[in-house]
Amino acid sequence: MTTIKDVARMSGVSISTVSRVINDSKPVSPEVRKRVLEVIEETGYRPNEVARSLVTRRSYLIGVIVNDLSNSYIAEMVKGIEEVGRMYNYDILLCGSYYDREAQMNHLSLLNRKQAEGIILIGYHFDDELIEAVKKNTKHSMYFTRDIKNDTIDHISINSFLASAEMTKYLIGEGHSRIAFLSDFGESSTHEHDKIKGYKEMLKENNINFSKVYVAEGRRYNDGYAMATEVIKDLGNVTAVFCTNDELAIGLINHLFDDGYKVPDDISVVGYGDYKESQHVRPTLTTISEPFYDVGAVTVRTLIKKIEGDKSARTTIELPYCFMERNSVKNLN
Amino acid sequence: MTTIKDVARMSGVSISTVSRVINDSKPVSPEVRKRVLEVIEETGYRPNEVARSLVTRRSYLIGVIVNDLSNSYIAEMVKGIEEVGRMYNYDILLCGSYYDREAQMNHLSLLNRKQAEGIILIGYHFDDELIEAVKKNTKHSMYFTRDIKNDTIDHISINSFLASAEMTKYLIGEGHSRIAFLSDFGESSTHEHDKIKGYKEMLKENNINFSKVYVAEGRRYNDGYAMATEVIKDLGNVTAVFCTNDELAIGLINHLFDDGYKVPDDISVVGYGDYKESQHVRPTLTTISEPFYDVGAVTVRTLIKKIEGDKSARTTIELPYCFMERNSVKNLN
DNA sequence: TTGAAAGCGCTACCAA
DNA sequence: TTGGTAGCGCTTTCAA
Repeated sequence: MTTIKDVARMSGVSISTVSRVINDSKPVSPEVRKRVLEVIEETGYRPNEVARSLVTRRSYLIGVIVNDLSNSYIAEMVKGIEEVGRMYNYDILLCGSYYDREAQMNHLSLLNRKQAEGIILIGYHFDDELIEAVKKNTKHSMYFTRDIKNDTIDHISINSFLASAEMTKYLIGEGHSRIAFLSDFGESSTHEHDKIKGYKEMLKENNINFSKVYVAEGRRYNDGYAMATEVIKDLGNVTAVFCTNDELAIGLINHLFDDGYKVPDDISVVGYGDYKESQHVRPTLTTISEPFYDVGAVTVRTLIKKIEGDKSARTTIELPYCFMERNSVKNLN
Repeated sequence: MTTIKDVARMSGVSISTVSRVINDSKPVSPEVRKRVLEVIEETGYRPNEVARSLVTRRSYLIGVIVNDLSNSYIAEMVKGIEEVGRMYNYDILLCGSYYDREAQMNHLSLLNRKQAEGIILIGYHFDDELIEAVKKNTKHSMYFTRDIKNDTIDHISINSFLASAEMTKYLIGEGHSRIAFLSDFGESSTHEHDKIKGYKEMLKENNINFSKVYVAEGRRYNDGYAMATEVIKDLGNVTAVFCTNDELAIGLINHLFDDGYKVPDDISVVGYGDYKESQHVRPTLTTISEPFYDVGAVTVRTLIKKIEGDKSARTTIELPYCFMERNSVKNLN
């Protein structure tokens, strides 16, 4: 590996001068600059960023701790983070923790030792202990979550209360008055709590007494599939099911289909999240789209502002959702 | 930030000794060790990995250059890379290049300057120029591709010729003799070429004269959806369509469904890739599963072996595929 | 405009 | 078992 020393020697100048031409930090005479540049070209010299980091105390490294990269919405966020981070010359060190607290702690420690300048946490829920550790060890951090019981850390989120209310309102507008909500784990998280609240309040606002919350075993396709047996029992009594996420909705629709029921003729189903699949199911799924790429982009942008000392950077941000009308709802009017 | 110097001063020993207890590199008397450890605990001292890297000349950094992180199979590979890499104490620096050659070159240069110890390229196709640059600038690299016209770089792949032949054989076994192949861009890539070859050779082997290759505009859902008009014209003449990827297959199936045709009753459809959606379509899609998590895991494992000087590490690896029989094929026997 | 030299935080060698 | 010290590759004063 060629070093700055080699370049200096070969071009007959001091390493200070070489440093100056590399960084354009101080005036260098044209002839000297030219000579140095030639040597750099010849040797293929590239400055060692590790050494540079050591002296400048800057790593341009942003750590991303993520629970599960195989969720497509998380991958989309990471994409936003990576792309925008790179625009500002920051690199992304990816850490997958798979819901393991110990792993999260290890990653945090590692990122600190690697001199990461900021940390982004992505996930529905992280442990308070972790959040405390992040606040304590890291200068700058951002947190994407739906479970905001902890307002002491800067975060970005989407207003799921409003989104849920809007979806419910749409269903009512289509003439539905017997609407059920299919939840993943009940009201165990703030996020889910907000959605159910949005659903119930909109019902109340429209003087609808009927409400019903199904609670599935989990949040995956299979859980939705399994819940269909419950839904089928209520057929006729319930005319629409609002699922807390698209995967659940697709599982439900498929089971309904497999048992010979038709969506939306026999029952309407809507989802939340606008997963890619939602356009591919039959019927296509009416849902709420959340701008995950943008969430990632805004998150990293904000973090970088903080890193670079912008005091005006907003620290809690709410991004808008988008209502996607497709074909899984029957108009009862 | 506490440094090794501070710890040394506060515990009344030399920095050499502190270094020894941190790294367990040389014997230290129990009392001294205890004292140092206490100071470390108190101060929350964490060794600066940047400084460490500079002197040890090791970064434990693996760069991953990936075209598009939003492909779920790529995300799955990255997951495998990350998880296994971490087991061996390596970190992953993620670089998304979105098919932009200049970006790829920049990433490569950056990774070199950051002293990355190895590089993994993931994508269907990378430019020869890039591959040359990787070989020239980087000590160790691995390349995941289907388009292996360049055998001079270590790579990992999956034998799509065999996979395609097996799928064709299965169709024949189910009594189909008028089987079409739905390709994405025709034989433009080695990968696609291999698949079509597998399809045709298996046909020939079974003395079937009929063969037909549809070429779609691209490889996405919409392209498959659009191709359905062609397929519908051939209904009756063609009894099964082998799609080069699941997304195409799902698009095709959906259009067929939208036009009132039934799969597999009116026509059988199979895919390739085992995308997550393939279990959610109706009918569920018979396809070929490729072990992307494993691909990532094996890739990074091999790279690390090379980094750590294991001469016996195999440099070109072929991973097995897996045939997934589901419900999109009608038995004609 | 240039060079010499200090020092970033650490490891590893040599002596004691 | 310990401490002193050179040096990793670079940036950045300070003087010239």
